[in-house]
Amino acid sequence: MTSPRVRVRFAPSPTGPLHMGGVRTALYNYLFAKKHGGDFLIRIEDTDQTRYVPGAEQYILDSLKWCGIEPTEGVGYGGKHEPYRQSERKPMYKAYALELIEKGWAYYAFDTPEELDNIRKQAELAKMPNWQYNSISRMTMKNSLTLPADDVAARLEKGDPFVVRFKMPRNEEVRFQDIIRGWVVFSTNELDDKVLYKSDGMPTYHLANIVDDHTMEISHVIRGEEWLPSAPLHVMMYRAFEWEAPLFAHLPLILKPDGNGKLSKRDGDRLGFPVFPLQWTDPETGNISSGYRESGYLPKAFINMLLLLGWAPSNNQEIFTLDEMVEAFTIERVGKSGSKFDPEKTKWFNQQYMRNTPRAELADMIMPAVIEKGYDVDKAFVEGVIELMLERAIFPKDLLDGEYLFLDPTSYDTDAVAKKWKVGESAAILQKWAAVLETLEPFTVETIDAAMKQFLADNSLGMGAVMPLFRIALTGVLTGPGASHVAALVGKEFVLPRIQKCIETLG
RNA sequence: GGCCCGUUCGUCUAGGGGUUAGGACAGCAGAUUUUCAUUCUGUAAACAGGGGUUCGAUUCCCCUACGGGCUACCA
Repeated sequence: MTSPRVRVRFAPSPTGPLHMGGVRTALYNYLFAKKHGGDFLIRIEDTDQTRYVPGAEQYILDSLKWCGIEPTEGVGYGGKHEPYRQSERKPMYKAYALELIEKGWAYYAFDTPEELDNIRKQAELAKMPNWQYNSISRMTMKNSLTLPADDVAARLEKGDPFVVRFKMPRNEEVRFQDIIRGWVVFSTNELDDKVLYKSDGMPTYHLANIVDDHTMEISHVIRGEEWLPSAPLHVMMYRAFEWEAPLFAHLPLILKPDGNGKLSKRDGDRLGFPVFPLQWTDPETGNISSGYRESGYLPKAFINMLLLLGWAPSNNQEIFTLDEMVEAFTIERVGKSGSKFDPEKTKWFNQQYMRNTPRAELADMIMPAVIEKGYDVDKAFVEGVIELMLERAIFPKDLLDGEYLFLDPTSYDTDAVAKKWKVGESAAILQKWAAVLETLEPFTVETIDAAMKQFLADNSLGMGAVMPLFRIALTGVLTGPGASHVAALVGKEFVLPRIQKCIETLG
């Protein structure tokens, strides 16, 4: 038996922005496809017209692009199975629903949503909280199994609304081997007669999904754990169609950092971190949800963090290039239990990637902000700023924290002054130090440090007696990069005036 | 409620019938540093509980507890 070409798909619903759990699912699919030299397709499952959200599809495509995990086929990419949007595939599904009816695996049902609602409510009152349209109850409902054939024909002829339901057999065991979980077993008696084809002429997820996966030659279905309960239905449907089923892998969920439950849109705003890759503006309410991109996360850091949320290599490697991910990834090593998301570790990843990003690239990232702030500097200078600020930056914006690298300080931190500045005495020391700097050539970190050393020796002073003063004069604060580094970057022509101004101001 | 899935440091996890149960983030403590940050070193921290199987179980089996998912003409 030859193994078929690996073809996997990411099949989101355009009901809103894609959240990070979805991105992880896409990532795992992508890695699996790449690893096996296969195809990674994107299919849009927009069969529920009532939940359609404008812009969501584009958002999903943009997100994958930003993350660098682009499909090779599908919506926006084309391919031999076009169209890849289920709403555009609408005409083809009915025939499949009918095929199942002919084969005795499905039937027409004429019960209205209101009737079903009523039955469920009554069942609840009768302390049967879980009424199902199933192999037993279907015999008391209005469908082609209970109604006379001519009645059914008449209803169809008249154009009465109907749905097609799967005829789940009784007393059978459905089992399938999940790549992550091993054998999973269900009894068909627990399964209900799911609607496959809706009265609006659209298939439900279940029908469209199976038909599309089959016709698109999908070899592996890698999806979230929330689909595990419907997997047996899908397995039964493949059996009904007499199609070979793909292999399944159900991924564990991403859980909220605090408490329990799966990570939801609300958690982000509540806990102060993004749950979406890109910022999203709700077209209905205008509400804005923050995105990793806008928050200053690098896509590679984001992806790397996601990779390790539910998967781990056998060694202790944590930082992966995309190629390394492809090389190392195996579905078998995906964990079985849900993972709580840790925003702190995500920051750590970002910090690591910031440091590994070329200075010039970082400069390009922050240049717009530099210009916006009105700093009159060139890119070489900005790279110098980055050199000094990188080790204390988690996000690109942190690189611009030291305003004193661009502008003369306009005030002096009162705590710093109170602690280090002695009126009269300090000014005298600084004045002498300024005189040394004035003749210093060249004006570099090395020469400044050497001059400082000499200055301290000549005047029998300790480092702590001069450096803090120099720092206050240069920056106005006591924190930040080394004073000599700041001085060398800013340049002598600005350093000297800063010292004079400080002396005048503080006395 | 029913069905299904799960359970190793606070968190992400490695491991696997006999280990000092390893790493990372976060924490704490030191060292280096003019400061902040970095870096380095050290430290604390886990096999949910109970039964089996076994010479031996954290690892295999069962039960319980706990957590999660699903339970729509939504995906």
